[in-house]
Amino acid sequence: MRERDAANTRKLMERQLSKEEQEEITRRSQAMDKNDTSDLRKFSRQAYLQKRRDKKIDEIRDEILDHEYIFQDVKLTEAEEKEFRYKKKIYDLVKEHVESADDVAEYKMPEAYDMGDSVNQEKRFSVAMQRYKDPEARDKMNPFAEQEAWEEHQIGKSKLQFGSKDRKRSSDDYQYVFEDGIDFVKSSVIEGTQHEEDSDQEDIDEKDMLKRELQDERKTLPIYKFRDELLKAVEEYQVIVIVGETGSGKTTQIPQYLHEAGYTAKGKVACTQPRRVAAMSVAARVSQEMGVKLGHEVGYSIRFEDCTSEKTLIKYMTDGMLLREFLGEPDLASYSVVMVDEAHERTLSTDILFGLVKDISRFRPDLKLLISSATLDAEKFSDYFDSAPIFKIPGRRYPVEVHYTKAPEADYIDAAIVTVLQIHVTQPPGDILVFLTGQEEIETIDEILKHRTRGLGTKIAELLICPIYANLPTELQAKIFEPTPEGARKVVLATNIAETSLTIDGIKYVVDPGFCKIKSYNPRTGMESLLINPISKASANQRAGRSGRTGPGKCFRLYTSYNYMHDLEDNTVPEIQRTNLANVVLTLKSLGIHDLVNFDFMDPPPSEALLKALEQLFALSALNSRGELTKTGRRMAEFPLDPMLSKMIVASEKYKCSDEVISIASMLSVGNSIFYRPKDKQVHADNARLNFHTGNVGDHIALLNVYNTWKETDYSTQWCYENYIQVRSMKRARDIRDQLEGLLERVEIEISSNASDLDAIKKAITSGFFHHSSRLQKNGSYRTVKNPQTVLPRWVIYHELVLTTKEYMRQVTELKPDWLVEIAPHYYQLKDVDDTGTKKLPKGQGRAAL
DNA sequence: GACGACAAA
Repeated sequence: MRERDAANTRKLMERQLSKEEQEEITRRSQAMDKNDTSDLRKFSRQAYLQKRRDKKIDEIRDEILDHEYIFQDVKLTEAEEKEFRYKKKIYDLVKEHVESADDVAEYKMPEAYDMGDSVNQEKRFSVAMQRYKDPEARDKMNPFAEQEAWEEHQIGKSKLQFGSKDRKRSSDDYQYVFEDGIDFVKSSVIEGTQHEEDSDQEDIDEKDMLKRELQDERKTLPIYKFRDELLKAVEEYQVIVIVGETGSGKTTQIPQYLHEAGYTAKGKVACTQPRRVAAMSVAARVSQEMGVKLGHEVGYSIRFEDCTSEKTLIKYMTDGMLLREFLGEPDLASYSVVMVDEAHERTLSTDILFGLVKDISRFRPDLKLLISSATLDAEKFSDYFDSAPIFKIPGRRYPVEVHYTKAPEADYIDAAIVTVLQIHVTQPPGDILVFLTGQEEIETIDEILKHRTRGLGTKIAELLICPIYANLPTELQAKIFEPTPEGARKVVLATNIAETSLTIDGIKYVVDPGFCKIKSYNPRTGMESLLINPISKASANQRAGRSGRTGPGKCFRLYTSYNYMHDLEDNTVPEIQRTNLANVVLTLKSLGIHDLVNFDFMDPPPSEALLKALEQLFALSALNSRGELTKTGRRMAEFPLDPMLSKMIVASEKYKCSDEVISIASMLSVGNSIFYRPKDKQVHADNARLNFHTGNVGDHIALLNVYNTWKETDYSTQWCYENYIQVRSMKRARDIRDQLEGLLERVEIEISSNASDLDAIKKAITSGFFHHSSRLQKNGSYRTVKNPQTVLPRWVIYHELVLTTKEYMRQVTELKPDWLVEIAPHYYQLKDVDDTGTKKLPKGQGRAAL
């Protein structure tokens, strides 16, 4: 019965889709007639968004069916029942909406979600937003119900609780615990700023009340007092640097002030964020404050989701998205104000944006620029923007006591453990946040802490240990947001993810060993490295601040104050100086910026890196010998991928296997988080993984196999679980793949499948990655963890080269050496690949053989 | 024996 329903729904949706597609095809041909590529781009985006919506609906339906199937004989708790009913209701609403939409012949975008009364933007996004805002709802929205069995187990492991719940804390008996306590000296207090009382608010349903309250709340923000002064400054100067500490309200308020002052009459106000979640949640908040629907006057734009319309006046977006918009609108004509928020983070995209907006501000005197940063080095921003005035806004933060160790600690892992236990038995209630460098370290400390607290039994209060890092399955991540039970204490073991990307309430103590992993790039060898480095002062202060969010906090630094003063750099080296610039160069070239060496970077990257990037792009024939963009280069720039991946896709046209190649490109660009290996089931996980390698096909084809098999199972979550594959990563790969598929049309590459000819696929890969070839050496060999081949191939091509604990090639596939000469004759000659001789590899390539 | 921190298009 239900299955038939589902089948009907699907048919319904398919019919609708094909209708839309027809619509779209006629529109596209009209656009073609006009030879208007921007229209073409718009239509392909619209079609893509439409398709994505249908896919999402399918996903919800599948979840419901899965749920019914799996739990048919299981008695559910009330909460689980409720969650299920909730999910079903959403589906019914959406279905009803889609069916009614089906009657409408017209193509409506981008307000497609907002027809009829049954479903509206607000509702739709309130659900999406809940995920990010409300920890309870986050659990309700659990889209991975099937995995719970496994995760239950993992959660049990990660949250084993020791100690006694009702043991009262006292500081008398901490001698029991340590023979090796650490001496800290309180050396400074980071001052808090006046904090006004937040009155607890009753839940009032009436819209007007809510709106009035929100308006009142706006007035309590520190920035409110500076409103008129700020607006005056904006009127007077073209560029302003704003220093606003956390909690000042700058991100939500400034765009609204500008709107109220009439700037939106002349064009949109853009506000860029380094992270997707931030762009979404801030936009949601502002639309609420203004009492408008999200996506109308206030909207956001991030990859895979464009929640804006013609009405949109205030647009929050990721910085990478604004960079992409530059490609279509090089003078940002539709904007009157651009606010670059969180500029102190100095992401790759913000650094490029700096150069671009500075440039256009010269010939667009009407364009206002606001550069907002949370740190003290505003002078630097000001200097860069021709001595722009600096506007300071106080924040709202509680004081944080900073403690340093008296003497340097030899082993920071051990020191961190001792400090956590010391805090646990001597300090008043409040959760602890420990900053560590990576997954492995977190797991180690997790185990040691459990071991040591277990021995203490009921002598101490309960200690909940919660690990968090980006690759941790989503459901386990959610656990850190659960409120700590009465009488217990939570200790969060986190990577740098907790420094900026997520905030955990209730943290009162921060333990900072002073290290993190930093990626850097050596342009000479083309090798990336990911090594543990000391953090910067800015980073240390950011970490300390994490303890003062909800009340006065304490930060324990596991180094001396002398170390802090003399050994730490002021700021972390900006990303642009430690990364492969091929993508940056391609973007700038396609914006028509030719003189890259003299491009006005705030912190110029090493010229060696620029040259290497130019060289690479030339080798990929994206640039000609005069350094101008070629047709291939222009096509490559359309793809949001690194140039070698883009080239691989462009080359797939020739080998008639674009279908397979975009799957591989998507899988490669989600990174290394596809397979997981639970510690207790490593052998099973490895075996499951070997299945995709049958026939010694190489890592690239194995990734393709993974994707295709998942697709054949109708994108089943259950299947992922059985094969030790992370659903989250697969869904991301699917999103990327859909996007790439849309872009293929834009650059006029036909989608063609050639699954039986693996050599054709490998040749396409080689066209992008011939740079990354490597030959087995007589002395020992290259090696790779990822590739489980038993017979070592003499020639391989790899995706990337990384130095961690050793040098690694990642994602390796065997290759016939004569392909190199065939595909990249400008780069390889016959003598280079002559297997019988002892000729060396071309310059630079020798390093690849490890 | 020993695997990758974070983010984005």
